[in-house]
Amino acid sequence: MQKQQHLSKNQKIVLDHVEKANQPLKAYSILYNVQKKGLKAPLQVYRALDKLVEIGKIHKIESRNAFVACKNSNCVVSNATAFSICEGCEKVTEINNSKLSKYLGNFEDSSGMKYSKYNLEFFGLCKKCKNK
Amino acid sequence: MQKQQHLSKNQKIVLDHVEKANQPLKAYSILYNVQKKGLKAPLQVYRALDKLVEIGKIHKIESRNAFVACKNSNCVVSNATAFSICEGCEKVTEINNSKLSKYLGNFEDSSGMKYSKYNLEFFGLCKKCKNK
DNA sequence: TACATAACGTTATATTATAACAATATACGA
DNA sequence: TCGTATATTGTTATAATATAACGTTATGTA
Ligand SMILES: [Zn+2]
Ligand SMILES: [Zn+2]
Ligand SMILES: [Zn+2]
Ligand SMILES: [Zn+2]
Repeated sequence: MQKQQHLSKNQKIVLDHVEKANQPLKAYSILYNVQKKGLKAPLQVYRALDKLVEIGKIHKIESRNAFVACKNSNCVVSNATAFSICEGCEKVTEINNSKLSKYLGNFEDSSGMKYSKYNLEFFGLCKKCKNK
Repeated sequence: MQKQQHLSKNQKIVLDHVEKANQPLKAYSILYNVQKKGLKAPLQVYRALDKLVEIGKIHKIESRNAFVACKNSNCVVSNATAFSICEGCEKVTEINNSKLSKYLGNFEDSSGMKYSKYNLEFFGLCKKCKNK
């Protein structure tokens, strides 16, 4: 079987909601907000999220336990993610920088281990928060 | 007041245990193992971990919710961490690569945001696991 | 149709982390 | 050495995040 072409009902509902948010959402906040659409239990949300993360439509912000829709239309590389996180207002932006992804994609350390995936999270203060 | 010079009792107990482990430990596994030393509640462990992370003696592996002792004797840069994680055996190694840290430490993206901290996690298969 | 795989629904439970409050200990300048 | 601010401790309860286990239903493909 090929890689999945279309999303299931629950997957669509969750992706829709996360895409509209424009910011990372917590799993239980998603759950609360899609209950009117019929998803009643945490597992229904987590299963949809798992699949959406797997196919790269959604990324998990590990340091925040939160989920955000991929903004890189060309993000075939769901296995190579980088984010900028403001510690003031918690604004999160996906970084789309080809130099960075090339550098990290080719990175090898002394162990000789070749990596198939990475996740990078930068922290700081956004412009707005810096000027407070 | 200066940056703290010496650790408190609970902090020492937790750091000791984590340093002996040579691998990331979960908070509740730490708790279980230091109960004989008098730490009875999760908060006692979490508080010690918080402080140890803050001063760079311990790092948190975000994708695993686990804690590992810093191996870079010179890790003044607890705000600049990079790890290699084997998805087969879960072996985690702290990466100490000056080129990488220089590259990431100076990284700026289009937003003009200057970062004060980053965490990078690489995933793959270690030599052992690749040959299975 | 038949079979394999993916998705679903549901209940219960495991795991990770923090709130809130009161008491002690420690550092350090006056 | 006293006063005071800060850090640390102890404790109970609870919040937040995530998965196990089970049986059913839908979907793709030969
Ligand atoms: Zn993306
Ligand atoms: Zn901000
Ligand atoms: Zn370190
Ligand atoms: Zn391995």
